[in-house]
Amino acid sequence: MPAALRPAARRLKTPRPRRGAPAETRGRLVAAAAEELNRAGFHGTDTNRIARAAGYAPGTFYKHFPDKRAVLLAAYEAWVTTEWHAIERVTAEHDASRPLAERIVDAVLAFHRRWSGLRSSLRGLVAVDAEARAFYRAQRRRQLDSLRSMRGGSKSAEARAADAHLLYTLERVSDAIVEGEARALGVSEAALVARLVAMVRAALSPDAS
Amino acid sequence: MPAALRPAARRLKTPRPRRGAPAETRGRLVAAAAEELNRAGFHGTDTNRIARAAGYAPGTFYKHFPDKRAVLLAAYEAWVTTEWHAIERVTAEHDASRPLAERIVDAVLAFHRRWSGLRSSLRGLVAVDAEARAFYRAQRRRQLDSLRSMRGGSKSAEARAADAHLLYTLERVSDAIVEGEARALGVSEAALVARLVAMVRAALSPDAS
Amino acid sequence: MPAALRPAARRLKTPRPRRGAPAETRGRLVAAAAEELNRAGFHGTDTNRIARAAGYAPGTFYKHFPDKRAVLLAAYEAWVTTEWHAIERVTAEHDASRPLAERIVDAVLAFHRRWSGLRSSLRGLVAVDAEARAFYRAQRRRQLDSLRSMRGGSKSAEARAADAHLLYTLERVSDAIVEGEARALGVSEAALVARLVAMVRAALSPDAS
Amino acid sequence: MPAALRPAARRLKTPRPRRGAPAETRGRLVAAAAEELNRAGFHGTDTNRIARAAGYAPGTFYKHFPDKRAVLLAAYEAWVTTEWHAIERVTAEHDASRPLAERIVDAVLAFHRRWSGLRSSLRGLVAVDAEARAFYRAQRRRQLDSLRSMRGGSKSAEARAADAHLLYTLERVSDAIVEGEARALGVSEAALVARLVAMVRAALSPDAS
DNA sequence: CATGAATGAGCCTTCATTCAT
DNA sequence: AATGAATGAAGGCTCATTCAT
Repeated sequence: MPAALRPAARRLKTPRPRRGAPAETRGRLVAAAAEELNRAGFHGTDTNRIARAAGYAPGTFYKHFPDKRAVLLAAYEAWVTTEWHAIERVTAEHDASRPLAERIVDAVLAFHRRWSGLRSSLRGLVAVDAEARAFYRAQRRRQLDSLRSMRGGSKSAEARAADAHLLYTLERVSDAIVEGEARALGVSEAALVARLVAMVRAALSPDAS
Repeated sequence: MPAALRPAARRLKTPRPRRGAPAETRGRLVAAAAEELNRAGFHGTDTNRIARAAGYAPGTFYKHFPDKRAVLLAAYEAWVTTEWHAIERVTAEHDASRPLAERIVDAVLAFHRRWSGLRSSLRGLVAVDAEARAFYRAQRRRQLDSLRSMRGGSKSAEARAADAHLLYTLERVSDAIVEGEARALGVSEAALVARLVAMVRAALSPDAS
Repeated sequence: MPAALRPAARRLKTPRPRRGAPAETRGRLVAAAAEELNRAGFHGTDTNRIARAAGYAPGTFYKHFPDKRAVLLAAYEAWVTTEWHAIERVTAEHDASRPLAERIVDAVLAFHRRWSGLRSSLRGLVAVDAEARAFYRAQRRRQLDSLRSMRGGSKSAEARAADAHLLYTLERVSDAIVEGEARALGVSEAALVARLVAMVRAALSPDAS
Repeated sequence: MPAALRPAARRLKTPRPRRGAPAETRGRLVAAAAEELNRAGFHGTDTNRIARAAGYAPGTFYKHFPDKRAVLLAAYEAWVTTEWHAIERVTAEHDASRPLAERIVDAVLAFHRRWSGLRSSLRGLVAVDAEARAFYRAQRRRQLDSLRSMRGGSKSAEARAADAHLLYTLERVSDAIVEGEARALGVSEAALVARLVAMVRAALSPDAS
C-alpha cells in the first residue's frame, strides 16, 4: 500500500516535520488531502487546511502541487494504484476457503467504502475540468488494460465492451452499497453483492460473454 | 413534460417577466438553473447568474428558493419526472418497427445526453450534503417502484436487487457513453448499447433473473 | 472638478451608504482609490482597504471594477480630466496681475503636488502592463491634442515634437520639485520654476520653436 | 563597465558556482537581479527567482543582501556608474566624424534602451520608500556634480538649475523614446532626438544658459 | 412580487524571508 | 559560504445571501 493512502494517523502531530525529504512531504500532503477530500469533498476543504492537516504551513502546499486540483489527481492516482495492487494480491494468493470472485468483490467494496468521498470528488471534477478528465481517462484505460491482461482475454470489441460494462457496474453498485444508498432504497446489500460476485465469476471464466 | 425542462428558448430573453404568477417565476428559475447547472456544474454557476438567465434580479431567486441547493433539487426532480414520463410513453406506444428494449435504452440515453451535467452536479451534492442525499434517495425509490410496477414483478429481495442492478448499470453506462468516456477508452459505444438493450430485454421478459 | 478627485472627507464615515446610485458608489470608490494609491502606491494598498476607505465592503469594489488595475486607470483618467480643466480655466480667465505662463505652471505644480503618488503608481503600472500602457497613451494623446489646439499651432512634426518635449519636461521637472528631489539635490526650486515658466511662455508665443 | 551589468550570458547556466569569493557571488546576484528587474519590474520577480537566475539557492540571496530592495539599489548604482563611465569615454574620445553632443545623446539613449525597466522599477520604489529615496538622491547628486565638473561650470543657482533641467529632460524624453511612447503618440523620434542634441550642445558651449 | 446594491466571510495563491543542515 | 525546504502573513477576488426600496 503506497504511503499516500496509509491511515496517516499519529505522525502528523509531531513537533513539526521541517526539512524532510520532498518526497516525504509530498506524500504527507497527498495522504492528508485524500483524507480531507474524502471527508468533505473538493469544495468542502481548502488547501490551507490540507497543508495544516499534513503538518505544514499553507505555502508548503504550493511547493509540491501547482494547484488544488493537482492533489486530488495525485490522491486519485494513489487510490487506483493501491486498489489494483490489492486486487492483484487477492488474485495471486491461493486461499481455497473462499472463491476468488468473492474475494475480489470484497476487496473492491473495501476500497470503495474507504474512499467513496474521494472518488466522488474526482468524478465531480472530471465532469467540469478538461485536464482532470484526461487524467481520469488515462487511469481508467490502465484499469481496463489490467483487466484484460488478467482475463488473458481477447481484444475484440465485444470483450472490451464486456470489460467496461463490468467495471462500470462494479463501480456504480459498489458506490450504492458503501454509500448506504442500497439499504436506504430497501435493496438487499447481500443480494446486490451476490450479483456482483456472479458477474466477476462469469468474467473470470474462459467462456465469459 | 414539466415546464421546468421545456426547451426554455425565447422567453428567457423577453423584456422582463416582472410580476407573473409565482409558479411561473419559479418555473423559469428552475428551467434556467437546469440549463446553467447542466452546463457548468453546481460550483460553476452562481445564483445571481441563474436569476439573470431566467430574466430576474438576484433577490428574486431567494424569494422562491431557500438556497442554491434547492434549485438543483428542484431541477433534478423535474428531470426524473420527465425522464420517467418519456419512458412510460415509449412503453405505451405500439411501435412494432423496433423492439421495446431498444426504444427504452434510446430514451434513457437521450435524457442522459441532454442532462449529463445536471445529473453529475446532483451526484456531487449528494455525496456531501445530507439533505440532498435524502431527496435523491426519495427520487430513486420512486424510480425503483415505477420499474417494479412496470415489470408487474414480484417484491422479492432478488427482484428488487435485480431492478437496482439494472438501474445502476443503465445509469453508469449511459453516463460513460454520453460523456464520451467510452469512446475515449476505446470501447465500442454500439457494443455497450447492445449490452444495455440485452439487459433491458431480459428485465422485461417474465422470467428475468 | 470631477467628484472623483474632490477631497472626499466627511461623507465617507456616514453610517453606511447602502443602496446609493451606482455612479455615486463608483465615484466614492475612485476617490478613495485615488487617495490610497496616492499615499501608498499600487502595491501599498489593497482593494479591500480601498473599499473600506470608501465606506463599503470588499465585495462592492468588484461590482464596479473588474480588477485592481481598473481603479488606478479610472483615478488617473479623472486626474487628467481635472488637470486639463484647471488649465483651461486658468487660460480663460483674464487675470492681468500675473502672466499666463506663470499661472499655468502654478496650476500644473499644484496638481502634481496633490497627486504625485498617484501619477507615480500609474507610471509603474504602465511600465509593466500592456493594457495600462494603452490607456495611458490614449490619455497622453488627448493632452497633446489639447495642447496643440490651445497653441492653435501647426501640425508639423517639429511642432508636435516641441509639444511633447514641453509636456515631458513640465512633467518631470514638476515631479522633481513636488517630490522634494530638487531641494534635496541643492537645486533652487525657484530657478527651476522660472525655467518652466519660460518654456511655457515660449510655447504660447506665436513664434515658438 | 562594472561586472554587475556585463552581459551576463553563459556563466549563469553553469553547473553551479558553489563557494566562490563573496564578491563574485554578490556580483552575479546583482547582474541577475538587474536582468530580472529590468524585464519584469520590482513586483514582477521574486528573490527566489533572482537567486536561481544567478545560479544560487534562495537562501544565498539573503546572505548577500538584507532584503529585496537592496539588490535593486545595488543594480541601480551599477547602472549609474556604468552610464557615467560611458559618457566620460564618449567625451574623452576624439571622434571628429560626429558632434560630441550627438554621441552623448546616443550613449544616453542606448543605456536607457537597455535598462528602461530597471530605471522604472527604481523610480517606483523611490516614490514609496524613504530609504530608496535617499539612495536615489545620492546617485543623482553624483550625476549633477559630474555634469558640473564636465562643464567646468559655475556653481550659481542658475547653472545648477540648468543642469538639473537638462538631466531631467534627457531622462524623461529618453524614456519616452525607448519605451515607444513617442512613436505611439505620433511624435517623431528623430525630431525629439534632435531637440535633445540641441540641448546638450547648448549645455556644452561656454555660454550655455 | 420584484429589485439590485451591498455584504463579508473565505478561498486560492504568492513571496519575502528564515534556519537547520 | 551555500542550501533549499519551510514559513505564514497577506492580498486579489468570488459568491451565496440580505434588505431597503
